[in-house]
Amino acid sequence: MTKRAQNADADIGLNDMLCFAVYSANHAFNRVYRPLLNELGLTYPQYLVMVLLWEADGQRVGDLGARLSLESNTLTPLLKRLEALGHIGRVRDAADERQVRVTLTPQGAALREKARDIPRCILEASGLTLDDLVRLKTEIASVRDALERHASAQ
Amino acid sequence: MTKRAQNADADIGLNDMLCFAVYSANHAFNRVYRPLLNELGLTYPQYLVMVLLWEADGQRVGDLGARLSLESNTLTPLLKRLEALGHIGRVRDAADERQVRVTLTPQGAALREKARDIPRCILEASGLTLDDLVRLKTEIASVRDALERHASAQ
DNA sequence: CGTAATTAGATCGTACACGATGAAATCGTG
DNA sequence: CACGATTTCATCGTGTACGATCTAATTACG
Repeated sequence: MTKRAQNADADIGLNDMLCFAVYSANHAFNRVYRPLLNELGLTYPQYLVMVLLWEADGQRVGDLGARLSLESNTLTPLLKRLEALGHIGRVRDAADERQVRVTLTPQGAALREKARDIPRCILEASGLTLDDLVRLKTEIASVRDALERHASAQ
Repeated sequence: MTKRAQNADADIGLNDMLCFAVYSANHAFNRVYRPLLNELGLTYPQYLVMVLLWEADGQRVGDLGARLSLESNTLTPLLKRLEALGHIGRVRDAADERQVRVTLTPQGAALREKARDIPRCILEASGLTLDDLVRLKTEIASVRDALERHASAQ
């Protein structure tokens, strides 16, 4: 508020912007996750894919993309890296050769145990109660859905 | 909750994660901003830098980085692109040659007019009232600050 | 004063993210 | 059955992010 004096008109500043709060919170989450995920040898987007596969194994590239709002241009290289690390396999579906099924290797399934206490670490780092975290998550997801509806309607 | 049945144990899924709500909301903001910023020929991070310079011209690279939580490895190439576009100038400070001052060109200052109604478009797309947006922004910024305190304390 | 430590940016390599495009498989309709 | 449209994934180019390292300028202190 000291610096805003230089700014004679009514435009909003960076700290007034919801998008910047989200952008910088996303960066902050990454910085908290990084040391935890380094233990597993995963990046944050790779971890999200593993979480999805731990939920349900054998999903198609497109299924993963639908959940993450990512397309094959991002997912294909990421999945190839997870495959090179030995965590997943990628096989074309015999019934429809266009589709690629992503499956956990035993190593990828086992990694879940090492990741088990990450959510607790994150909850602790956030300084929130579990109830507040759930409430905030729901609010943010609701705004995200509104933005996505607006974006797909042009 | 239908698919969770496949998942016999108590691990959390993607939709339970606050970090994913933030991650995907950030993507959704980008998708809403993209067509608006295409009109200006800016990317979203470039727009954030311009917002900072419209707040206060002549900041150092490090000042911008402190506000955005970015370092010179990210900012230097980004600023060079803004310079190539003719929106800013980058000059070494005569009093301390280590520092680089970033200043708006007349063209960069004028771009502010074309950006003026972006915040209103975003507010509309979010589906929130201004009061709810401010409240949510404050909550998210508070979590971000808690995460950053946790990250810098290792 | 002189040199070690610190600071500010820049550079490099790796990994997302995404628009645009390509290629192969499948589907739909005549 | 045939052929154009659609679906699915892959590829390419550009632009963030970020750890690690480098260089030059300044500061600190003996």
